[in-house]
Amino acid sequence: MSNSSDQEARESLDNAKELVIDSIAETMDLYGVTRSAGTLYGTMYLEGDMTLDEMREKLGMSKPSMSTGVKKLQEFNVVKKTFRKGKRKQTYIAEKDFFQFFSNFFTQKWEREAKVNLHSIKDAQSTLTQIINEDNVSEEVKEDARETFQVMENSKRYYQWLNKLVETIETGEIFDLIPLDSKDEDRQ
Amino acid sequence: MSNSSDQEARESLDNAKELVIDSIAETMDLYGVTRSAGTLYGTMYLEGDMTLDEMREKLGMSKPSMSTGVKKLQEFNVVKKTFRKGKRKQTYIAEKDFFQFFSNFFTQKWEREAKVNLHSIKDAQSTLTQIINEDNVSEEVKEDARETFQVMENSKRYYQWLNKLVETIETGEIFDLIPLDSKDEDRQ
DNA sequence: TAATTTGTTTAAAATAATTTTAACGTTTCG
DNA sequence: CGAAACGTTAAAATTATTTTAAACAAATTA
Repeated sequence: MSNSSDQEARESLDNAKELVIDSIAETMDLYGVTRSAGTLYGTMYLEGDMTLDEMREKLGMSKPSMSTGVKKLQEFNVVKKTFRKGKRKQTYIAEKDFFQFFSNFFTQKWEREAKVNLHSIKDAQSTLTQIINEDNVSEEVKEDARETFQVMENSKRYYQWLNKLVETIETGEIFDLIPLDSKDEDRQ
Repeated sequence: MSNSSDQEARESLDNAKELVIDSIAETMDLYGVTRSAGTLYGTMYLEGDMTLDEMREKLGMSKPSMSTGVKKLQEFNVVKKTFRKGKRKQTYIAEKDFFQFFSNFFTQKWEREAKVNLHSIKDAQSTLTQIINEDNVSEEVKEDARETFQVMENSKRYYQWLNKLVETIETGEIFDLIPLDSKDEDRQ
């Protein structure tokens, strides 16, 4: 069956999908994911697993563009390669569980944040300690060094907490602490 | 006092600060904050409240650049205007509590994510329902509409949970659930 | 009130990023 | 094999963003 009313319905359906895809792209943009990568994810989310050529056709973009887009999404841990039996082409599948998306996406970034900053704090504090213990350094500079040391020292607590948050999410414990809703459903 | 050793010490001190400022900028970049805005925040974080001219001098950039940078950071709720008594110039102060930073920054984004997506889902589902109830629409299209409706319906739970998470953070309850102080969290 | 300072807006320039075309190396399959 | 298909890389082209200089408006002060 494929009359004019069916045609219209298909268009409406596509519009409905695009509405949500755009929203997903817009909100992913908030976290530094480019609009096109967000659109790509949204499309895969609603259309299921796709090949690069299917993406290209759907988004009207070049294949290398799809390739790099998919790669970026893989780096964020929200897209994976899959196999579609009988097909030669590689297919890619989007993480369809937003809780898993949240977990994969944010824990990766938070872990990196903690690691990078704790590392630089370590190095910086080492330098500051030297200054503080040095002779022939004005009290003014020493005081600045002491204050700076303390500010950095205080910030460590945050990064430690961040690591703890990450663990809570990775283990799924977060969903015990902040339940999904009345209907409990085991997650992860 | 200001001999050569003191000069060196000041340079070391600035280097130590810049090391951490760069890390802060790099990690803020993960969340879509531009490098220069991140550097600006990091500088204010370690140097205390500053005027636009002080920022300009410190970062070696133009004043309009500082103005827009500060404005962006204000939008993220991590910088505020302050007054420095006796001074005519406006000063700006960075949120120095990273927990508060985390709270201000992410809750704003998560709230927006939930709002924007729930809204588009509502509109999309309305369209999908029409298609499903329409006569003269092929079963194939209807089935797609039904499946899409269900995928969207399922995703609502996530956004509801996100709103719940936001509330837990805004009320500070999150720090009861995931306490700050725990011995060694040295994951690095 | 006139001159100065401050902060913002605007338009242009500079810079950065995304995207595409073209080319390359692999793999698949007849 | 050899041809075709696939995915990636490299470069060039295009777009978008960031930055600045210049102009402006508001506030201050002398």
